[in-house]
Amino acid sequence: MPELPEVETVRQGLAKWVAGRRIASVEVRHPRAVRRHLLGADHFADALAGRMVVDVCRRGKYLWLPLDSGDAVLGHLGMSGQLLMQPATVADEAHLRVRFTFDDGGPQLRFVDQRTFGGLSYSEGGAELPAEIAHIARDPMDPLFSDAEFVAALRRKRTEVKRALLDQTLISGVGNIYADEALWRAQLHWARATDALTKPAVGRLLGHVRDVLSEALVAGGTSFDALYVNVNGESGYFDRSLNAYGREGEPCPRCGTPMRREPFMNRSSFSCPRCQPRPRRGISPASRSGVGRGRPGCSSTDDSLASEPDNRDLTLRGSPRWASDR
DNA sequence: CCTGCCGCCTGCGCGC
DNA sequence: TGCGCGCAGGCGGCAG
Repeated sequence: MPELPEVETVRQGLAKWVAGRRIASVEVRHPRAVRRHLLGADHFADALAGRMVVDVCRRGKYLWLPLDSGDAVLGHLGMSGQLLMQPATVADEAHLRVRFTFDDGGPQLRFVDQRTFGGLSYSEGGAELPAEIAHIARDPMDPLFSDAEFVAALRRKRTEVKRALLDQTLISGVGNIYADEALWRAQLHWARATDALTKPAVGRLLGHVRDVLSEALVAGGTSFDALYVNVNGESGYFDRSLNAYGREGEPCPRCGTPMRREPFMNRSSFSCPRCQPRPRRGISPASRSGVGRGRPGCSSTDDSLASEPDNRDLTLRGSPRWASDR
């Protein structure tokens, strides 16, 4: 399940391998992989042939490849998507969906996706920020992310706190795993009402979200200079550092109480019954407040994690804000 | 306008 | 041994 750390790891690896290369041809092996592209697979392939990839950018869990035409290839990994660099001599993967070849004859870019929840599309004029994802909020690592705005927006919501963390229009990049981890660190139950949380409590939660994401990013980045850019979230290096997710019945690392698993949105939420007590009251019924306005923005992460030829220790390069922030 | 639920997919592991 | 079923889950669409 690629969330921000996994997608960012892929972005860094990809940028190093495809930026500045010209696409020779694109082969769509499975139409569902480009279902978001309404003009069809043929148009998708034709529009990309001859274009040069300028960079690789990310917004939340979306990636896009700005092209020299001012357009972009927009992609989402879904749950099982991978973007792999492979020499042409390597046999096709079982779930290869789209293949990009380059005019330099170097490694191919392959979109591989078992469950096909992910996909690619062609975004006209989307080099700066594809219109399709303009509604996605910035992520908490983004220098332009506003803590105060997030705190206010979350507290305006009439919902459960975990739903808010997963709401990509409020804060992007957080999925089920890191939401549970941040809530565990903040000692908040997932069903806590957003409008009943104090500003300091939301601020602390945000700090934990940031910590968890940055720690996982460091762990996921350990091998990103390999040719094979693995994106399968399940095989991440951060697994052993999880305190809550997937640990039903195991002792809470903080107090030793067996962790519980509860149904949540047709999936699961993991928490500690003692550290994260269930809220007494649920979501307040009705009462309306002001509107929230999303505003447009530019590309989020093309600078702070610039990839360099040899950067195993990405934690220290360019001293990203979150490395020293707490 | 806002919230919450559904459906999309496929592989894996479990129970019978 | 084989089969069916539950589960994993991000996100767009839509109902209420």
